[in-house]
Amino acid sequence: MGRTMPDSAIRPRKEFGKTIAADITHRLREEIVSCSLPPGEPLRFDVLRERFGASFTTLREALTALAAEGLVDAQEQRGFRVAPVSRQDLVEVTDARVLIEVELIRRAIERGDDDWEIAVISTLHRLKRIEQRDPEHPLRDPEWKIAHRQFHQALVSACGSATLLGIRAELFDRAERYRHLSANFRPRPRDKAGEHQAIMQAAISRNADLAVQLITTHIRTTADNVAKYAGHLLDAE
Amino acid sequence: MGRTMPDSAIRPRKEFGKTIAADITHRLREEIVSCSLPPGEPLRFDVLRERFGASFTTLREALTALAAEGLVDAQEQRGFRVAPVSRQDLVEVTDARVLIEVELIRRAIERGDDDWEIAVISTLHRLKRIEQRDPEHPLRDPEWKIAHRQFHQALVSACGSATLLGIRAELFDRAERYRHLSANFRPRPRDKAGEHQAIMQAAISRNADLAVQLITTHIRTTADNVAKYAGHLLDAE
DNA sequence: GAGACTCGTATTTTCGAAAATACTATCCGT
DNA sequence: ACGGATAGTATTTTCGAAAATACGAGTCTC
Repeated sequence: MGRTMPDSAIRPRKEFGKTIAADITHRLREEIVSCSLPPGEPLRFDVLRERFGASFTTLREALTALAAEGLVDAQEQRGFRVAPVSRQDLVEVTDARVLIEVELIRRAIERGDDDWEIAVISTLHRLKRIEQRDPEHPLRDPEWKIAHRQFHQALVSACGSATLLGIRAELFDRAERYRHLSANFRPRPRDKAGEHQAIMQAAISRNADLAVQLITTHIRTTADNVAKYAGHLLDAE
Repeated sequence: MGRTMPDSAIRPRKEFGKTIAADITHRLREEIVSCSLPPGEPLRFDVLRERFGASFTTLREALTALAAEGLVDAQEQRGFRVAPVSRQDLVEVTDARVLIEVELIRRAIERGDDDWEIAVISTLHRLKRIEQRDPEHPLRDPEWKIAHRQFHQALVSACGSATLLGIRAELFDRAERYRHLSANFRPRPRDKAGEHQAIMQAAISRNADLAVQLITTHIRTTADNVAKYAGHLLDAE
């Protein structure tokens, strides 16, 4: 059931949040992060209105929220557009991520309890399961994306700072957008499964220095690959 | 002139931004940071509508932006309120600030050029001038607030990362709100002038380790004083 | 009397029309 | 032909009414 719904009448308008604005924010974020709405794309209200079925002001609220997250660029009196990409921005996001993530993994390793260990292990397990299904193009699989995000989220979730977790989440989204940007041009994914496994083991065995080193390499290598395979998209403008 | 304007007709509606929404965002931010709107205060649209002279949707846009900055708490379907304060939040903001600010001061010292040095020296100079006027209650003087903000901004401005500067700015606002919270209960200000002077000298002489240590102490001491003198306001809820 | 329900009120949330602003093509003078 | 003003169009921004939702007082049942 649910498969044959007449939709427009029954299908709930709000899937991800209680308010339509929150829902639109969520859906827009996904489309921007996945580059379904490409960087620099103008976000005209007529078009959005049709695509998302919401009114001017509701869309405006969603765009304002995403502008604060750095995914949308608000040009006063001249509308919104998807935040452009650049080498400089990629470097900034990468550096900031390393700074924050290193701090968080240290704290999580220091403070994590049994539940944390279980979350790390189980999210990694699910990630590996999904990877076995389609080892070639993990980024195209929405389930892999979610599982990947949840594994990294679980790793740092025990850090004890909602503030830093919020900052981390924003940077993660911005970085994921760059990964999607280069996904189509990358010849074959490297051995991410092995890297994740190693990070998990370092974390669970409370080897903070090793975990920090692995995470740093993980982030920087990914960014290097983006620069390598999507470089032509970063200089465009 | 400007003193005798009939205002409602001539006075520009948009002071700080080109759009009314951006203007309201700015004004609301100031009122929240200065605790003119106290922590936890419900933000009802009727009241805001009267106070700021804007419509529902414009206010909503401003509140959404401030929610993303952590100054406003959005409770879906139940409106907005000024973000509450707590010991936990104070600790989180302080720790995050130290982490970011330390990184930025290192980078700025490494990369800062002549213009940077001039900006640091001149913003400190102005700050000291203003302090001489009213050495007792600097936080009550809006000009001191601005000058203080600009000095700290100048210190890190040469870091080279707009992303990290944006994060820093948000944390600075959240910290400043706590300072205002305790300002009324603090017996007398400590020797901030001397601290700022020392930080400036360490920065200009490119002594990164010393600057980092001074900044860290500066931030943590301030936070400790907030906890000491406004503690009764942090446990309330 | 305590808990659950209903209805009326207060408040938030959403909408599309109307105003304000930016963009584009055309016209005019040099 | 070229630069600059101008009118017309496209787009964003703002508004207040209308719909949706939450809150609270009073009522009913057990």
